[in-house]
Amino acid sequence: MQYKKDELKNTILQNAENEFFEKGFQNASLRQIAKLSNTTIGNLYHYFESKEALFEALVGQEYQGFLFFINNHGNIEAPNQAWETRDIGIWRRLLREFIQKVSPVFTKRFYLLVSRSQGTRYETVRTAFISFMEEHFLEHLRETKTHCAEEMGKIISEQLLASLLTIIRDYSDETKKSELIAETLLFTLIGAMGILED
Amino acid sequence: MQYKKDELKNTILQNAENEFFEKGFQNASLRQIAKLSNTTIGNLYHYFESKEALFEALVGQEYQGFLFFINNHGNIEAPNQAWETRDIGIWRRLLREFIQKVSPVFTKRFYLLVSRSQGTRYETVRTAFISFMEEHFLEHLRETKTHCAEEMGKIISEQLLASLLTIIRDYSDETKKSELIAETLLFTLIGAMGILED
Amino acid sequence: MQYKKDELKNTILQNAENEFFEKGFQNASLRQIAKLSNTTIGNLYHYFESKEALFEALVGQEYQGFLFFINNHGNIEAPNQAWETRDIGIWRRLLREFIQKVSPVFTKRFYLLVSRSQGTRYETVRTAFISFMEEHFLEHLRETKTHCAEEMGKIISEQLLASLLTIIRDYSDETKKSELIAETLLFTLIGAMGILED
Amino acid sequence: MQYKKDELKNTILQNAENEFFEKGFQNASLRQIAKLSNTTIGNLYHYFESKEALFEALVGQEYQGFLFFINNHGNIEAPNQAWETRDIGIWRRLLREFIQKVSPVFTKRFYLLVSRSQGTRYETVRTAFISFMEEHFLEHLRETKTHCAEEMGKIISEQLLASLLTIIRDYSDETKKSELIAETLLFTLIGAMGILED
DNA sequence: AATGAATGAGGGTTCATTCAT
DNA sequence: AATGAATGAACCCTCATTCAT
Repeated sequence: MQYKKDELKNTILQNAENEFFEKGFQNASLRQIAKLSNTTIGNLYHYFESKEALFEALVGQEYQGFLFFINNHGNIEAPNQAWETRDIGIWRRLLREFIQKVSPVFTKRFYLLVSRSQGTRYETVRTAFISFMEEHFLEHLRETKTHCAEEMGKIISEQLLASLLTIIRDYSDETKKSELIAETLLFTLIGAMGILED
Repeated sequence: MQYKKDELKNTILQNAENEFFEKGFQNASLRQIAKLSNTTIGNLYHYFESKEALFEALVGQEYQGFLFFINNHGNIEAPNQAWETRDIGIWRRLLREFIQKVSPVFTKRFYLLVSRSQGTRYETVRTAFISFMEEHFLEHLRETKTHCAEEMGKIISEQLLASLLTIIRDYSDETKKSELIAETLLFTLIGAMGILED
Repeated sequence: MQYKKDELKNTILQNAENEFFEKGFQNASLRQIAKLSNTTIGNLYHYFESKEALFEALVGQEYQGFLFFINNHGNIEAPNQAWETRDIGIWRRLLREFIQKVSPVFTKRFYLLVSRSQGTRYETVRTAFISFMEEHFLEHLRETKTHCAEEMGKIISEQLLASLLTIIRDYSDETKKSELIAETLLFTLIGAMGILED
Repeated sequence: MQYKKDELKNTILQNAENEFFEKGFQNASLRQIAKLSNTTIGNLYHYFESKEALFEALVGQEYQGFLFFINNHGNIEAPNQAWETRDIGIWRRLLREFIQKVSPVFTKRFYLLVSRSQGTRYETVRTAFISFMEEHFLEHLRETKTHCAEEMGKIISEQLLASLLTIIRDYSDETKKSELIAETLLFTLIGAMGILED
């Protein structure tokens, strides 16, 4: 019985993932999720106590991962050493190594957490993530006296997040995903260095 | 009465703009818009014949501008000549000139048109805009044998759009807006050139 | 000014006639009538104090005619003499003469009065008309010992009314209309005589 | 719970039948149906997914019967042989036998299907039924050179339909219903034969 | 005579959630 | 563990009618 129960629970989670992915939290329909899962709405409430709880079941772990990432990025951020060189080949290699470590964070459910959570208690995650990136970029941008550094920090962050979400959305192959994320980061770093004031 | 009418109409439009901006077309509530405008929902229908018509009143002109931009970009796209130089200063100047011409298109309502129009007849605009940019980038990216050119075209487009929307959202000063858009474009061009395969 | 006023009033009446004819009283829309009449709904209320008053303006006279017809049918009902003969040619001639006298009653507005008045104070007219006819038929049917005389009286009345309304609806030419009404009456009389018990 | 469910479902259907009967599809109010059924409108939607679906639940079977009748009338139409005789007694007997076969089609819900379905996908049934009858009458009417045969075909059809609907509306006893339908048909046939040109 | 802004009630419909079974 | 009946609030929208101008 336990087996069957878990099976249905996973089915519900899977269908919920798709529904939230397509319509966002607020526009997703529990009825639709129940129907796709071949169960009733009443029974769905037996597994998850509310719409938000269902969403939470999907992204809770991702949220913990996100928090960990935010709080411990110092430990994983290796490639700073590359900052010295101007050889793109080296950068690319270093970035790939780095990304392969953090890439597992960037799942479809992470996408939900950041991008489809309006109406839930996670709706601030997106802003938090942007702020986090902004801070990091600002250090470098200010250092290098970038044009409009203050403003560009936020913009570049939004930009990077958009890329990240696009990649997550469109590519499920882990290797490809990592490659593209690395490439995008590289792209951003080059851009960021390029707009230095001479 | 004419005076008062216009006043309320504008109030409605303003509140609708905010409501659509915050919740998107589908989740926006006419009741809420009416309440904020200190009128009844029945009266709101006196001014706009449907929810979509209200949205259209906000973004219709922007849509025309968008179409014009898509169809006539050939005539305005001057800075291609700059492609030869590597002097960032020159690029920046050329880009700013170019952006100042197209910048009026990028209003807050343009933001609604592209980003909050799901459920309306404009919901394809975003994709169209992305495709438009993608095509343009692909030419250059393929030429320069960029790593993962095909995929990066789409990603860079999404990224650029995200920047654009962020800038529109956060800055209402026309000069600042133009400056930042130009800077972002510059950023993107440098990035695009920089990730060449050696 | 008086001239213009009457002109618009007639336009409204005409459009109302069409609207009531197509949709019936309850489903007719004053907005639609106003729009078709190239005026505003406020102005429409200047001419007619309510939806029902507008309907009344259309069928009031017809209603008076109907009442007169009901109360004075003794004076006009000539062709009873024909009841003696079995020569259809004679009947047809007599019926046509008779119908030509009463035919002007059966206008399009009479159709509205009988058939599109649900929701107004005239909604009983239809039943009254049926009862009126029923009484008349019953006399003859009982006399001639028709099968199920009691029940057939009502049924034949409904039937005759249906024919009448169909003819009014489909034929605007006065001569044709009279001809068909006469033919239908003839048809009914023959039927009524034919189903005698042997 | 199954028992109670069916009970309410039937209550709803019954109240809906009355409401549709009185006001027609478009003017019927789901709120009213819900109130009469001592439930909420939300719960009504638990049983029927839309207003039209509720109507369909009432008349769907009747519609199938109607289609069958239209398509298979050739097989059941026995009494053509009687066309030779002028003995009304024989006709009456043959007609009753015929009607008893088709009479189950003519239920109260058939009345809804034909007469109260404007606004649903069944709104063409009435016209189809009229056309069907018209074709049948026209054959005979033309043959016998009836006065105004073309026009009378339609009129007689409308007339017959009116009778039919009246009988359905007023009589629920199956035997009485059959008897009256047969009598009406007889009435019509005699009328049709009687108005021959000499 | 004419305008059209405003109201309030009602239309069909969808929803997350609760709860007795 | 599972059902599905029931609720109540909200959704967009239409309407006849009133009234200040």
